[in-house]
Amino acid sequence: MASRDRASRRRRRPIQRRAQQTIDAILDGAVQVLKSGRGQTIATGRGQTIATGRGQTIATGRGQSITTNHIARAAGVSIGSLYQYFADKRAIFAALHDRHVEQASRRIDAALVTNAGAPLEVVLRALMHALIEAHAADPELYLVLDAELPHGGRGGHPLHERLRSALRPALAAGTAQVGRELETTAFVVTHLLDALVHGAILNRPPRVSLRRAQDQFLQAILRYLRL
Amino acid sequence: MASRDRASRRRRRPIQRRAQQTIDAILDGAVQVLKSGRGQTIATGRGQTIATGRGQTIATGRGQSITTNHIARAAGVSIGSLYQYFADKRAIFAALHDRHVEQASRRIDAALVTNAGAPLEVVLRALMHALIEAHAADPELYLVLDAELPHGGRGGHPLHERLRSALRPALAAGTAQVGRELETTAFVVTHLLDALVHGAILNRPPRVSLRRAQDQFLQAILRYLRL
Amino acid sequence: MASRDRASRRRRRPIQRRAQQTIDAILDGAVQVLKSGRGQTIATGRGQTIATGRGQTIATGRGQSITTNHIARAAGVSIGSLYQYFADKRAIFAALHDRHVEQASRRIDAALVTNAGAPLEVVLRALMHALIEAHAADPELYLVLDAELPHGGRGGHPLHERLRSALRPALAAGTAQVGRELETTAFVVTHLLDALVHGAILNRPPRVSLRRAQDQFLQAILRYLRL
Amino acid sequence: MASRDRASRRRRRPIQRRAQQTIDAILDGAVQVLKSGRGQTIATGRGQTIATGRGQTIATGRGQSITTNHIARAAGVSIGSLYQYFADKRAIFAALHDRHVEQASRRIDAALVTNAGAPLEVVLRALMHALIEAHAADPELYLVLDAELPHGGRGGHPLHERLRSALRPALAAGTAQVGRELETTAFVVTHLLDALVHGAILNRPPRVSLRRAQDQFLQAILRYLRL
DNA sequence: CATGAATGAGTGTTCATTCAT
DNA sequence: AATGAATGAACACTCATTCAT
Repeated sequence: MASRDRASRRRRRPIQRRAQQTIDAILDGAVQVLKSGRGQTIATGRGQTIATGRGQTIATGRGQSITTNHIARAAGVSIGSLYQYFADKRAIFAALHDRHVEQASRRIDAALVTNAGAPLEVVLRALMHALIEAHAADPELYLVLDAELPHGGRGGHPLHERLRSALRPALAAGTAQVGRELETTAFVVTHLLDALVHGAILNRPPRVSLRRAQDQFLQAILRYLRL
Repeated sequence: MASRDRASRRRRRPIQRRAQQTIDAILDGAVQVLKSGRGQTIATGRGQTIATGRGQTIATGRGQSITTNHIARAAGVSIGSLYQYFADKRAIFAALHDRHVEQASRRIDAALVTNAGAPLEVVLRALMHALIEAHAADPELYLVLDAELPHGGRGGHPLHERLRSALRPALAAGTAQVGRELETTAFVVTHLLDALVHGAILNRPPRVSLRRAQDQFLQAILRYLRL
Repeated sequence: MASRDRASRRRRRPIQRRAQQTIDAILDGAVQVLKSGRGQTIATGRGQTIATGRGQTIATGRGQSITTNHIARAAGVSIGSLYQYFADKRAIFAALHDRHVEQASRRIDAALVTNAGAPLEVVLRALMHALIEAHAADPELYLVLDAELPHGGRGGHPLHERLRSALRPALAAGTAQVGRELETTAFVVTHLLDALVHGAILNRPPRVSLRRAQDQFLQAILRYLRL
Repeated sequence: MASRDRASRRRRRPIQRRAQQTIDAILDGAVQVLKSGRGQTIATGRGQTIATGRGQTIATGRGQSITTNHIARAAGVSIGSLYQYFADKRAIFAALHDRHVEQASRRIDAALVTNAGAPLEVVLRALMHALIEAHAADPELYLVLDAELPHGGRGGHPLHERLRSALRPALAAGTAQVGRELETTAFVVTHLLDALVHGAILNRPPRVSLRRAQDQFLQAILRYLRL
């Protein structure tokens, strides 16, 4: 599993139900803070409030800065407890990212299982839907998260890896491709799906409906595959 | 010009050649530091040292942290001079980003001019080439840069905007589309091109050659356009 | 002369008329800046603007911070020229203070000369008037200036010294006091006059007219002297 | 209470005895630093070192500069703890000033209570004594403090306000004045008392004893009031 | 003489992390 | 196990001052 090495960063394995609740609370708190204070990482280097020298604070961004203390407070947990479950700040975001990847993976799996044996077009439509559902809830969050955690090099983004292995058998069945050719096609389709997520969900211009964008990207994939 | 308002962030207008040299040195210094200290922004929040809370510091470090002082040092310029030309840290990255957008725009313009009147397929191939050339020099840098500067909302990424307006006339001529339909197509093709940049340049698996990836993405676009 | 040692701080003796003009311009510039940015010395330690990290600056106080560069600009002089005439920042304020003391001294002298031989009450009234005129032009400025330049210990504030020596002969003639007793009286009257300046000019409550305050302080002095 | 709104500047309310100890330590540290590093605020703007512009530093120094870090060190507290209790540098001095005003107010109150019903002369002598005691401990400190915190405008210095309201009933009883006349008298006497503090305590010439200065200022007030 | 770009030590403040309670 | 006060290295940014032009 992709998250195996991430999980080892947690200090204790969640044996107790209570512990898991605390962990979830912290992750949810992190989401809250992340959503309230975006895109300021470079701005001040460490948060985005500025003391005026007169006792007030000026918010430069749209919310509180992403500090471990803020996360703990948002989670309703003491900072000490936070560090009991996460080795450092990075581990929180890694866990958050893992959670997202796992959720998306579950949707992908479900789409594959439900449509086992169906024509490739149907499978692709289902995968597309799974991806959109996985990101629709909080599109910007995953963008921020991706920016924070660099998954450089080997295999790229974990979800891409997951998508490629989901596509391989479906494409093999639908296009009769094998080997390197199959690999290339899986790679291209994966990135076309990624373009969908970034394009249709995150940067869709106001004049284009989500439904239409979705249709167009599916068309692009199907035509690319000559289906 | 898109960068006009960015330029106003600079503190003094580069009247002298020397000043422009200093500015360039700072931007190059920023690139250096950016490349040597990636992806740790969230990690510790402020560089790569970890306070133990007891007075010692642990270096985690694969590189120097992205500090204005580090940038200045890398640029061979005093921190004071840096702030003479850039209002704050963010302005440096904004300028860097502008520089990239301008370079890419110039390549796009050149591609359009050179291939004015040519068939759509040729134009698209040229645009693709322009984009690849614009990013090939330092692919990761632009990824980091994009992560740092949030171009939320209106129009999205400046390069996307540039691409869309480059595509509109070419697509209109090649596909006889107009209005909303044309807009949608320009949007989709822009994101397919973006998928190319992210896919072919940044995340290409070792088994797929750049040339082949490029061909496949061009195929995807052409087939999407039914050419 | 009291200002002899201050003057030595200036780098060049104003031989030329032009030089004196520059010096005056700088001092006037300092007054401008001083008046536009009061009382923030402790606030931020060095000025009162705060960069927001977003390219703008927030003024925390009522104006620009008191920097040598701002003074030079306000004076219409280059920073280099400023340092040609003043050894350091402190020297500017010292000179400004001297200028004030000299102006006030001239008024005191004039009052004494004009009223030579007049009854003590008349002389006191004239001195009072001199002091008020000397401070009325820009009361707050002198307050700031006094706060900046510490005239600790020996003789206290130069103007107090000047007042005491102005008062000694007048009091000797009017009260027949001598020696230590005379000294004490001069000291007390000086401080009553000072109370006038601080009280009547700087902190006068809205319900008390300047004229009335002035009368009352004169009454206090006269009655103290049993006149 | 006058200090109520100041207190809100503190970041956390001192629930525990330990916290109050920390706060007191910081205030005492501030006093130490303030006393060791006087009158350089304008001098160099930020401490007592002088940059040569070529990388060396010249120590001018009679003491340490008034830095939050220096204050923390003098207090035996980490800089982080300092900022846990004070929102910013200014808040420290505001608290220090409040502490002084409160102490002086308590002495004034005590003097009034103890001498309730006593003749005006006695009350005035007691007030005078209270003021002297309040400032005698560390006269210069309060001078510096006043210079740092500008209490411009409305009501002027808090202690003056306190004195005026203490004087009003006493003067009303002793002089049968009312309304505007009473107000003026309270104002003048307040400033005569202030002259005492500045004159007798802070700038007393060596040839005049404190006792004698005190007597003289009391005489001045009594004679002004025709008592 | 004048200019103003360059310098860099120093400043206020933040925030990840620890550990005594 | 939970708490949260304490820690201090590090950061963005300022500004007095110099000196090459």
